[in-house]
Amino acid sequence: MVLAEQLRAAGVRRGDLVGLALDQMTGAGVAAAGAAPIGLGAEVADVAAALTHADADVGPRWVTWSAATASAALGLGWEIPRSWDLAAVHRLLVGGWRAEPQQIWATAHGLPAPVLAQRAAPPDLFSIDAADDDGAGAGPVRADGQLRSDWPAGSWRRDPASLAAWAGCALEVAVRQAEMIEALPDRPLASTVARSESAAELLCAELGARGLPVDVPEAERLIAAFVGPRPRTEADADAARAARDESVLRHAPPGTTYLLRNPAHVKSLLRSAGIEVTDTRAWRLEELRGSHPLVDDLLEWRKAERIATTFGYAWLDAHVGPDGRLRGEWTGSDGAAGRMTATVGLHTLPAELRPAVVAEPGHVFVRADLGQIEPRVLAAVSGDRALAAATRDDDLYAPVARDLGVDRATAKVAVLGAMYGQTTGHGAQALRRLDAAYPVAMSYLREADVSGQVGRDLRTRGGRLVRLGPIDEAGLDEREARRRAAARGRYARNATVQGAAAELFKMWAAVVRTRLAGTRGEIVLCLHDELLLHVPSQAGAEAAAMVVDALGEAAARWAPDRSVRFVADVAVIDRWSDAKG
DNA sequence: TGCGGCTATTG
DNA sequence: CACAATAGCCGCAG
Repeated sequence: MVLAEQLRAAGVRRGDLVGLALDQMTGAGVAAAGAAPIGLGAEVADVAAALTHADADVGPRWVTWSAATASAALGLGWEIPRSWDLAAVHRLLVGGWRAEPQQIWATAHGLPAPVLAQRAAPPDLFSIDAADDDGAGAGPVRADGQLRSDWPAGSWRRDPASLAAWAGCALEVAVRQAEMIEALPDRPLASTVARSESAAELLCAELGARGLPVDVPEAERLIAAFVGPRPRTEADADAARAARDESVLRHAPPGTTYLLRNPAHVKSLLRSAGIEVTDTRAWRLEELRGSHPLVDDLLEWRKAERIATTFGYAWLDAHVGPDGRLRGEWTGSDGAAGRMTATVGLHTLPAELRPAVVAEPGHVFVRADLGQIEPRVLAAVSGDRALAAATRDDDLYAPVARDLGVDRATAKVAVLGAMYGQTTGHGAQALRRLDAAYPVAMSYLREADVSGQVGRDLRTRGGRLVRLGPIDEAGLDEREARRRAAARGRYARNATVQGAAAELFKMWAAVVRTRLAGTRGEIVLCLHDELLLHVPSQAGAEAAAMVVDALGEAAARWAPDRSVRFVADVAVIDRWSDAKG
């Protein structure tokens, strides 16, 4: 194959960075250091085959602009094995969420942040930024060194030569990013994290494409138990809704009208039954359960209404394909601490509906979740030897309870309270004992808290920038300014732990993903501290052992001093709900 | 039509 | 009801 030979001729070795730009319709562009950019178009009969072969033969680390490149590759029938994702690394370096090529380029080149046009639609020939029209030629880079704002979206620039130029830009940025990552003071893990964050982007593209297996008839049965059978007509749906409402409204005084979807009305309705509440949240009403049938019926109505509006038949129809796969969009790192997010309720599926997530015939799920990940991560990032010692126990809270001289439940609340920034209530007493038992961990959290309060940016252990400034408290009274400072403090305190946990989780997921490559097993869900794998039945036990081993590998990479132990619960199951939650 | 408030679900 | 997220409905401002 031509491409593989060209890469070899350019001296590309396994793991070297090679720029990649893809367009499903028109071809691909590839750029390697020391070689002229290579455009793969009409002359290459099968672009996917050429890339697949080049990958197997040479095995570079493909530089992608974003997860969209991975999606395009999947569209061509090729799963990128490893990448350097410019958007993911950019987010690591400078925090936040937006990572357009123009911003990525400017950051990597030390240029001022470009003013990004707010575009509702992709650019066309008539919406070119005036600054782009500078006579610097047709390439991607403007005379002022910035990237042109209309690259590469315009369809007139998806020819192989333009894609090759685009791949060349990607390679150049990746080299600069790698230097910046390497130069981060006191963050030796950042290069490793950059690669696992890149892998997470690949995984996001794959999760979006493959979806989560759902037993649709079972899902319909579960939904029906809450809101009745699938309505056949609009009138049917209205009648079912009215019937649901009536189950609550029958408790209202005759001649009154209350709208159940308006909290103020619900409060009035409760008052009409002699019940005074400051708000109508379920946890508050739960305390009043049994005191009046209205409360019980209202709580049941809320549950059904939630299913009807968010996880009902419309949801099923919109997001579950004819192949029984539930598909949403995945993001590799959110704006705050860098956790993965997913749309269409993949992360908030109510426990009652989880029995509908069923492995396909001949397959099983391997469900694995990290145990007590946040306190273990706190022990690692802070370097607290006493807390690290507690991680040797399968149940970290047992030794912590002994260290604090309290019961397990109190110990757990205290530790979580410290990580979330709770300063009042039941945990306050135990918090003082935490200070005495784990001074290093507690001062780590306190320092993060102070950073948040004064608006000083932080980096997680893996190097992700958590942006905390600038603070705008114009027009705030002192009370409100203090309240916001405290909120920033709690946010910062938590971000250092949650963000580090997200890094470890993604590293684990990346190792698992690599080990599954070439097998018929696949990751189908990531849920902050939990992985769900879908594998052929006969491979279940092997995959279960593999995820445990993969955790060992990820932990050794992320926390190389080995002082902290990480544990995972693993089960081979047919339904997501089969394992304990 | 966009946005903040309220509510629900999850880790 | 601490920390984070997505998502839906309501009322209100523009």
